[in-house]
Amino acid sequence: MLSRKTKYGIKALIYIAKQDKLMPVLISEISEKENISKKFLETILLDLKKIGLLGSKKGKGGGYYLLKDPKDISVANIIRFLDGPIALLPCVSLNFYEKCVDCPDEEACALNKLMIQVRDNALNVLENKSLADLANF
Amino acid sequence: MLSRKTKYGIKALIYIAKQDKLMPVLISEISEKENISKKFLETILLDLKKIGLLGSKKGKGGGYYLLKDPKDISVANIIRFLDGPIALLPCVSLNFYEKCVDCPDEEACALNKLMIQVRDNALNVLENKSLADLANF
DNA sequence: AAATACTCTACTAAATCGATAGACTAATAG
DNA sequence: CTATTAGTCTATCGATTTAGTAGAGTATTT
Repeated sequence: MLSRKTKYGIKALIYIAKQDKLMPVLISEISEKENISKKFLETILLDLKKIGLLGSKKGKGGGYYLLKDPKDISVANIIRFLDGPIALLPCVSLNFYEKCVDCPDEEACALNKLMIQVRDNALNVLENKSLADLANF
Repeated sequence: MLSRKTKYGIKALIYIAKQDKLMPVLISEISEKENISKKFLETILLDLKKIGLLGSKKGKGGGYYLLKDPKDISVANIIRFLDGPIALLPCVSLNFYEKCVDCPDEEACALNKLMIQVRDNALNVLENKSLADLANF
């Protein structure tokens, strides 16, 4: 399952992407409209800023805004940034690969093969869905 | 990601399914061959027994054995029993459905639609893969 | 009665999750 | 230059989950 942090992060990004004005969006506005604790959302948006997806402006007229074209932000990448691996096993993760401690030979592991399939099916959906797709829904 | 408990559980089941003799399999044997802490494995096999997948016998010649035909045990169900939901969001889980606290209208939720797709792709693989498939690999 | 092997109770250290509190800093309006 | 607005930083928190471990108990077989 995705953490709430990740779910909230994606929803916030969608909310910001939906704005057609060029004005930055307030944390408090997203918090109210999307029913997300404001304090919690602050930390999430800060993370998204560190990652380079969002920029921010302080003071009146401030808020958060996208730094990239929504078409160029895949859901897969948002999940990876906020939640970590999409794969179900570390030995099968493309971006967070780790050898399984108990498994001497990945080639001979039935579970490895199966989980590669699951991963590829998930990525097929998540890599090809952009923030723009979700915002125009 | 799957918990180690789940990964170990599946591996243990595969190990038992591979045995063609009718003899029960020792915890200690599985533990050694699959590099799983014996004590930890004990609790996992006990869970699998509670669920009705395994039976056990005490004393000499004892051990664990399958109660069902490996063909009738899907990986999806093992994961559900040991790990919980396969879906990435509670509002999209078939077996562990819960309404998302923040989401007033699932029909209007872009994330909901997307995660249904991810779930269905995962299930497509996991429901159709049985213990027998994995053991004969 | 001894040996074997699963079972049960209980406990643990460490990490993660989902926040919350409060002081601080930057930007703008007037 | 000061008040207001709004993001930032530090830090702490309780609850839950994870991945075990210890050790006594019970059933079965020889």
